[in-house]
Amino acid sequence: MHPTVDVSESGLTERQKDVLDAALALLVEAGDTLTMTSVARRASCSKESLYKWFGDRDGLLTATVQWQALKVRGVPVDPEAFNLASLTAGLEGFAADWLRVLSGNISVALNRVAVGHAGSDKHDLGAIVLENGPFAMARRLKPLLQLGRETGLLEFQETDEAFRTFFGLVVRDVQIRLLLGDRLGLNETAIDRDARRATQQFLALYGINTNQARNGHQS
Amino acid sequence: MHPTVDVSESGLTERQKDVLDAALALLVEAGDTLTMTSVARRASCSKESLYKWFGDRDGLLTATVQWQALKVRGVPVDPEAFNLASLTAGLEGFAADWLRVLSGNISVALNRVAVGHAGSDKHDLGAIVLENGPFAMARRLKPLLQLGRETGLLEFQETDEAFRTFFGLVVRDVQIRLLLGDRLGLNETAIDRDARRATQQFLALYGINTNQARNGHQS
DNA sequence: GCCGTACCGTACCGTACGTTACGGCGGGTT
DNA sequence: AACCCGCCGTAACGTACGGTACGGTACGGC
Repeated sequence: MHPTVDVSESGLTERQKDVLDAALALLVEAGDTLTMTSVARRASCSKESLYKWFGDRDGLLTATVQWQALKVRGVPVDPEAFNLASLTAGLEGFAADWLRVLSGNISVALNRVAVGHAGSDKHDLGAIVLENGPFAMARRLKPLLQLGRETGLLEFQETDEAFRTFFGLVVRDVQIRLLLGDRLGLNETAIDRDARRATQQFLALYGINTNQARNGHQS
Repeated sequence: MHPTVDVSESGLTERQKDVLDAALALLVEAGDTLTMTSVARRASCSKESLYKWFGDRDGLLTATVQWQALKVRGVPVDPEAFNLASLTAGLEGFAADWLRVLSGNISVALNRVAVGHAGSDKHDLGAIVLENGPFAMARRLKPLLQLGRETGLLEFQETDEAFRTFFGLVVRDVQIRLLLGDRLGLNETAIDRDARRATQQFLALYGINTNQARNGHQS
C-alpha cells in the first residue's frame, strides 16, 4: 500500500483529490461543457485513470460535487451564554456565511451543473447539492432556532417553517438571479448589510420581546 | 403574401408557433437534451425549415423561451377603491399566481435550460428568463406596492427592497429545490396557504396600521 | 535483476447530433 | 399547362466527445 494514501474519511488519495480540484476549477470556468480530456490535461493525468477512479463522466462529476461538499463542512455555533445578542449574532453570521457561499463562483457553478442534471434522468447531482445546500443549511440553523424558542426569545410552531422564512429573507432573489447570469455584484459590505436586515426582519416576525419597531427597517 | 400569416406582434406564423409549442413540450419532457431531429419529428416539420426559421439550435431555444414568455403576459390589478383589503387581496393573488407559475413543469424546465446556458458563453436564455421571470414580477408588483405607500398602508424607502423581501417571503426555498429535482408537491391548498402567510408576514414588516399581532402567524 | 502495479500520454473507435444538401410534392400564379 | 415556392422527409457530412486500448515509464517488492 502506498505511503501517500491519506484516505481520511473520504476514500480519496491525494492524487485523486488533486484531480477533483482540477475538475472543480474547470467546472467553474467552463461549466458543464468540461470534457474528460480537458480534466485529464488540466490534472496531468490520463483519461484511463479518470475512468478507473470514477467510472464514467457522471461519476467524476458526482465525486467532484461531493468533494466540494466535504470541504465546506460548516462551523457550528452554540455558545453557553445564550441571549438575544448571541441569537442575533448567530443569525447574522449565518446569513452572511450563506450569502458569501451562494454568491461564490464555485457555488454558482455547482448549482448550475446540478440543476442541469436534475432535468435529465440522473438526479444524483441535484440530490447531492440539495443535501449539501439548503438541507445542510436547515440542519445547521434549526438547533439555533430551537434554542431560541426554548429560551423564550423566539416563538413559532414549526421549526421548518421558521427556517424557510429565514431562508427567504436571506436569499430572496439573489440565488436565482446569479444562476440566470445576472451580475449583481455582492461585495462584503452589502452582504453584511443584507444579513443584518434579514435577521432584523426575522426577529420582527418571530421574536418575542424585541423592543424595536414592528417593521424591519435596520438602524 | 400568405393568407395565414398571423404575425400579431410576434413575427411568427401559425406554423412556427406550432413548432415552438412542440419544442416547448419536448423541453419539458427531455430538458436540454432535446435534439433538432426530435423537434422536427414532433412538429412534423423538416429540419431544413427549423434552420431556415430559427437559424440554429440556440435560435430555436431562444425563440421557444420568448414564445412562452409572450404567452404569460400577466394580468395587472389596480382597482380604484384601494384599501387594506384590496391590497391584501392583490398581494395574495400575486403570490399565489407566482407560486403556481414557479411550480409548473414549464417554468421548471425553462429555468433549468436557461440556468444551464447562463453557465456557457451564451447568456441569452438566462437574460430572457431573468427578464420575463423575476424582473417581470417586479415590474408588475411595484405599482401595487407604491400605491400602498401613497395611500399610507405601507411604509418603506426603496421599492426594490420591499419587492425583494416580498419575493423572498413568497418563494423561499421553493424554486431552488424544484430546480434541483426535489419533489415538494405543491398543491392548490398549500399554494393558497403560503400566499396568505407570505402576505401577512410582509404586512407585518411593512404595513402601517394593521391591528394584527406582530409576528406573522396566520389565523 | 526481474516482476507487478500504477500511472501517463496518445492514438483510436463508436456514436450522437448539429448542420447541410437533395429529391419530391402540393398549391398558388401566369 | 408550365412554373415557382415553400415545405416535408431523408440521406449524408463533419465533428466533438465519451469511452477503450496500448505502449512507455517509474517504483516498490522479492
